[in-house]
Amino acid sequence: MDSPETTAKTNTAVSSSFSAATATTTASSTSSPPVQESPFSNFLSNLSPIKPVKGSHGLQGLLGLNSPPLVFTSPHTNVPRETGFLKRLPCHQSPSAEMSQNEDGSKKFADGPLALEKSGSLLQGGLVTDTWKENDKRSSLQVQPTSSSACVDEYLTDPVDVDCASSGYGVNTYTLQSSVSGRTDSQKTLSKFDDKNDRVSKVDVAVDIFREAEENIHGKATRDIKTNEQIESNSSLDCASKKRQSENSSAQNAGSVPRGESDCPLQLLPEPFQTLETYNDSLENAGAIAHGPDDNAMHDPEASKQQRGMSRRCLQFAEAQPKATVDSTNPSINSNDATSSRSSPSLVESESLDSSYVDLNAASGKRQLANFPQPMTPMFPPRYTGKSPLTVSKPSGIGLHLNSIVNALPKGRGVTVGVKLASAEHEVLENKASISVSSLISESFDDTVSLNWLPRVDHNTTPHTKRKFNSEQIDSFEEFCPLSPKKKRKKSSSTVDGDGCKRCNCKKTRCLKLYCDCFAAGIYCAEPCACQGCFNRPEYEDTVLETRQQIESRNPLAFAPKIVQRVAEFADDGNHFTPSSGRHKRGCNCKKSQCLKKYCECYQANVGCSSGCRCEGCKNIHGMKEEYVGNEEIMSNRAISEGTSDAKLEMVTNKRDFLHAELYDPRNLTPLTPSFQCSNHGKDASKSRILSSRYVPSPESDLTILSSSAKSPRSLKNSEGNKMLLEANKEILDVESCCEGRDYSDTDIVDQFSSRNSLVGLCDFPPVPGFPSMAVASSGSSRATDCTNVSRLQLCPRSGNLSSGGSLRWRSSPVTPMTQLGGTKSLQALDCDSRLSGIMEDDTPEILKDVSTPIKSVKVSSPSHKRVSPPHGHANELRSSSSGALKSGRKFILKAVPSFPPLTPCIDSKGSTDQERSNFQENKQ
DNA sequence: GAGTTTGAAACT
DNA sequence: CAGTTTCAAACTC
Repeated sequence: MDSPETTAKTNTAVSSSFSAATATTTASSTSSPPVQESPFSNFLSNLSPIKPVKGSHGLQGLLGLNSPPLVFTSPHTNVPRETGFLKRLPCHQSPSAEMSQNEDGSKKFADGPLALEKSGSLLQGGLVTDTWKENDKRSSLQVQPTSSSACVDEYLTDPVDVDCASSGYGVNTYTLQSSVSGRTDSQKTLSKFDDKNDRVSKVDVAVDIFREAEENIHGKATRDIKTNEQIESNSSLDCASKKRQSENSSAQNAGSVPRGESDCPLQLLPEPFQTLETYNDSLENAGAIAHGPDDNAMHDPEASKQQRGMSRRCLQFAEAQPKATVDSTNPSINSNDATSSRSSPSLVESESLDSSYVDLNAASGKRQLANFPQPMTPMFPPRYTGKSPLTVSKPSGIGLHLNSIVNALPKGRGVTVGVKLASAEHEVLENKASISVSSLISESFDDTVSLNWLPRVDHNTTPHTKRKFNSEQIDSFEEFCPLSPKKKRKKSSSTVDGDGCKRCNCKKTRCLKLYCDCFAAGIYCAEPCACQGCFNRPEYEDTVLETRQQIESRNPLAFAPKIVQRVAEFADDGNHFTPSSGRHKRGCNCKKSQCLKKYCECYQANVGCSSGCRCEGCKNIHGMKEEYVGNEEIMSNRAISEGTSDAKLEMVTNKRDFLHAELYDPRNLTPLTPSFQCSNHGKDASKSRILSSRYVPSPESDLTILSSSAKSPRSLKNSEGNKMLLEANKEILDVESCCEGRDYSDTDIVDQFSSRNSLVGLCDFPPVPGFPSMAVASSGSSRATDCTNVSRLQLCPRSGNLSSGGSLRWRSSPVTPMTQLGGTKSLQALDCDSRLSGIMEDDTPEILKDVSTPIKSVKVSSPSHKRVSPPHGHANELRSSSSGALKSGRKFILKAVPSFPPLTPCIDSKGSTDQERSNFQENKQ
């Protein structure tokens, strides 16, 4: 559609502007523009997420970063893919902003609007939405300044009313509508909240907004150059701008920027950049806040603390973004660290709203930044650069690597946690949160990676560190590595730190294998880690990237989220089968634990076992394999009986779910938003490739990246879930009807996103994850209660909170579309279709675009069946499919997509020395 | 905190 | 692809 073109333009413009901005802000390398392209292309070509994007990454990273910020809002991941993501980035930002808002609503709002504006231009509604949400939040905040969460809830609720469950996800829930409305006018957004019913009108508004945004963006690109100065002015504008924003997305962007001075560059940058900026801003925002006008009030110590909690991943994200924005930033950023632009005042920042970002910054700054000049940068592979917009969402984290999840899990941490249902539920929530976080993280990583992962160190590190290193070397490493001292395994190594960051306890793998949760999640090890001889640090980016590449070469999906969310299917008759919303991509292989312990990845992720599991004696409380199988069979039967071509195909063949098919998980009731499908690399990727328009029959393909979804739904089930689900269902139904009427079926949107995501994922774009994750998060968690909790959680200090919150936000932002789609009407509202579709198309890598391409077969499901939906009509297909999908299909969402190693540098000083590296490399060799 | 168990990851 | 080994988390005491 238009978006594509616009996006492309914006990208270029952004890149240029961005570079200019970066240059202005910091002397940082100018690479950004070039970087974008090359990285992106490279990324596409290479798929390997890890690959160093460097220059381009910067751009992508920026995008990604942007998204990451969003992520922060939710955590990692995701996201961001190139232009598309860039556009989205704003959204992410917004999410982050939201996060911050939670902490400090006022401040965040500022960001949000800006982001919205930016995002609005290109990016997709998703991001935009987020940003808008922020704006909305402001309004909400205005209404209820005290509780940011409340605001969030409102958003969440608005879109879906229900979705919030995921709370964190709620962010995701931001529906385009909201976002759009937000943009157009905060008032509108408010009205949205007020009148959920008015979605249609909202949608229209949203559409208009998007258009405006696009226009603005274009205009902005030219304008952006002025950035810094403008930014400041913009910042002032932001507050006022909300209304203006719609008019001048650029201006708005600037506004967002203002908060974070860093934004300035963003302003310069086209939307994509903006989004990136937003993240950066978030980080910067703290600083910006300091600088910044609105946010000043924000600094709440608590918030800052909370932010810190988010830190690791958040930081990473933040870092990533900043870098991205800054771009070449690394240098500048490094020198300046977070603030390359303004963020500098990390501390303050953290305190401030955007605490999430801030926290990240601050935290990162404290943790990572302090240690690392660039600590901020997450590890994003160049890939992301390409399509950060979508991918933006964070890297992977997207997915749920269990690791990421685990990380996120830090129980409680998850902001979401708040929800607390039963303990089990609680866990689930946590998981969700974690997932969301992870997703966010992944997104952020993606972004960050692209940005950060510039090969600072030229370490030779052979990518392969083969398994066996000389013990001696290792020892040396350990010695070198401060970490080595190790904190002993903190119980659950994975357990999140107080911050919520998960920490690993690797002793022999140098944190360069998937054994390492941090590495697997695409984040750098941080202080809390008790690892020895850790190479998973920013200092060793090269090594990390290489290693990642190697691993990915072996298994493209190695860093893809492990958990995919399955959307429940709604039969026309209204029956819901969904067993569990989420499924483990590979499935577990438990023999003794009966899938009742965390040894089981499915259980750990709070998802039920599926046909893909080879577990024995499965008793997974989240869903036993047998049940799942039975359900699928039933579903397939139904589909057949129903005769819907789509349903039949899908059901029959693999029982695969079309993305659209289900928004909700019947079981959970949780409205599973049709998350974007994320294709995972490699195997999964193939499946995932389904892309937006298509749905891959294969279960895996179905995976949408739902960060939180899986768990949340279930959790919801238990207590509030039912009610929520019911409501959600109703809403969904309504939505569907609405969508149908409009053409914007949720599914369509979803598909689009999914396509992007999938593409991203396929491509290994870190960004991809972001999408999914976001979407998922929003959708899954949609429950209001959760949302509230989440919001609060987000507020909570510490990575955990941040992550969760961030993740949620991220999810929401990225996911937004998803959630909206799934749960909320907002999705419907998204007119975006055209735009989104256009954007999607544009943004989405060719692969993604190849909707028709069946993508990869999923393990479980027969790969063969892919729905051959007409390539284009994604929207149409989606719609149709969506309707159909709703009926029959199941969808899986990749919760976390960390496909990329978003490595967020955990900034612990731990780094191993160069010698260690060399040793390590040697060992590998 | 040490030791055991578990299952994923890595390797053959 | 299957089998084995390695690894780190999860768990138990």
